[in-house]
Amino acid sequence: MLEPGTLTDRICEQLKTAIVRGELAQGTKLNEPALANRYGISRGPLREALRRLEGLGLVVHVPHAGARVITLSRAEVLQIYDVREALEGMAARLAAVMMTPMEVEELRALLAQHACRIAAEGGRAYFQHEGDTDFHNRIACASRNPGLAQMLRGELYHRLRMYRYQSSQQSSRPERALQEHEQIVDAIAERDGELAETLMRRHIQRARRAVAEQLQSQPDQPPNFVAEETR
Amino acid sequence: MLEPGTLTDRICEQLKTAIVRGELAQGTKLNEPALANRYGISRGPLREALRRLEGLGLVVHVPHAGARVITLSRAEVLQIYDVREALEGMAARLAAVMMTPMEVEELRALLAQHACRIAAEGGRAYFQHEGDTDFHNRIACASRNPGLAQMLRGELYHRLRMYRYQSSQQSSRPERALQEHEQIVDAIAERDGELAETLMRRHIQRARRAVAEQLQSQPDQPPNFVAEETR
DNA sequence: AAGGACTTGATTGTCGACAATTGAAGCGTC
DNA sequence: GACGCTTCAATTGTCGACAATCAAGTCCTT
Repeated sequence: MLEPGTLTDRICEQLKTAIVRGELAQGTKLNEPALANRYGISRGPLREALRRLEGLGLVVHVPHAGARVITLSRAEVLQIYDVREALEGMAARLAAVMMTPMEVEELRALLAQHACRIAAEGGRAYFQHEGDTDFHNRIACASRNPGLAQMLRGELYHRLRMYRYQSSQQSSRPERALQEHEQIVDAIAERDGELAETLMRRHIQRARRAVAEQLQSQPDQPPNFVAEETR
Repeated sequence: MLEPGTLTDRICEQLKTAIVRGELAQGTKLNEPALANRYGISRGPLREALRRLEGLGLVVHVPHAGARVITLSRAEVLQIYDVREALEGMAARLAAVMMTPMEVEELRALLAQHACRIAAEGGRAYFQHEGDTDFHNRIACASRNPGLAQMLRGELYHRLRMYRYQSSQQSSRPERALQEHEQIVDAIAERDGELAETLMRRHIQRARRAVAEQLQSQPDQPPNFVAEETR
């Protein structure tokens, strides 16, 4: 395994995927010597990686008590959607003004690709989610607001991905979502920022509602549940 | 100087205020040995503090090249307002639903206090800014969405404070702002989330416009200007 | 036997030194 | 005189060890 970049970067990435995938379960105490040993590095880079993950909101850190993987309660998952609604709505509005014609075309091509996949394989969850994040990511970038894009791709994205992965939430309604995506692109193509924002917000509101319904039927861990065990 | 908390915390705080105040000018290269020496600590805690500041968006870090204080271009300052508009609008909408009657009363009391100060001293910039952030902060907390509140109080707040401090931007229009604040509280008191969001967004749009006008008349540093010197 | 203070173990926080990479100064060559 | 290469200093990245803090278990006291 060759090393691209510094140790802190690699460990951060590995821990990130481990947390998202649930290999490091929610609430897990992150023991520094144990983790450093496990990944074959020293505690220095590990601590810096943990600090970075703390900034991403994937880990909480209490002085003299160590770091723990966050625990996403039902309420917190829904709260993420509220923030997304606000930020992605604004992103769509800005994108309607800033996006180049070529980017609009590329976005249309992307959606056409999604349509093929959905038709072919009935919208398998994996492709659907990847495609969905791809779509939203492009709009975030097209807003030409790096801070906004970074918030969506950083804090929000990883936490949401963590929930999706672990609840194996399959995006019901892929056709519906695709249709909403197309409407959003249409609004952007017509440079109607107001409409693009409205459509995007409704799009995320519907997704939030779908998640809320699924959460309704699932048991929830206690509000501030903390798990033990490191490996 | 007794120590509340860990070294990393203290250094992080000191660096934060130094950056906001411009004592560490924008684009300054942050030399680790020099800084550690200056604050009388080792490089370990310093590096962790830098990583935390990186998460707050006050510092950029390039591998093998060190960390630098960010440089806020005009465009970036305005972009912060766009993000604020989206997030604080959502915060106001949520606050309208979640805020307790007592909190509404406290908010009203706060605004009454502001009114007195403005009448008495003509709205001195310092008090005005402190009061303004206090108002917005309370609404962020009242949204009962910790992630949302943290974004506003973290990344956005510090960067904006940095600009305000260094441009010695005096909030023109304190009376107008106060009036807008009162309208927002009224909407919240009537539990009209829709209206509260609209008013908050307009409020921030106006602030953004005022900043844009002031920026128009000021010279701007080159887009990716980088300054040397550490102390 | 129950409660509390003490001790002990483990974990985090901090430090100084070594290794690796970068950027620039100095030299030689064309 | 200008360009490219080599060498060197400085800075960042990494490591292992020591000190401080916290939590749990034990022992003593009442």
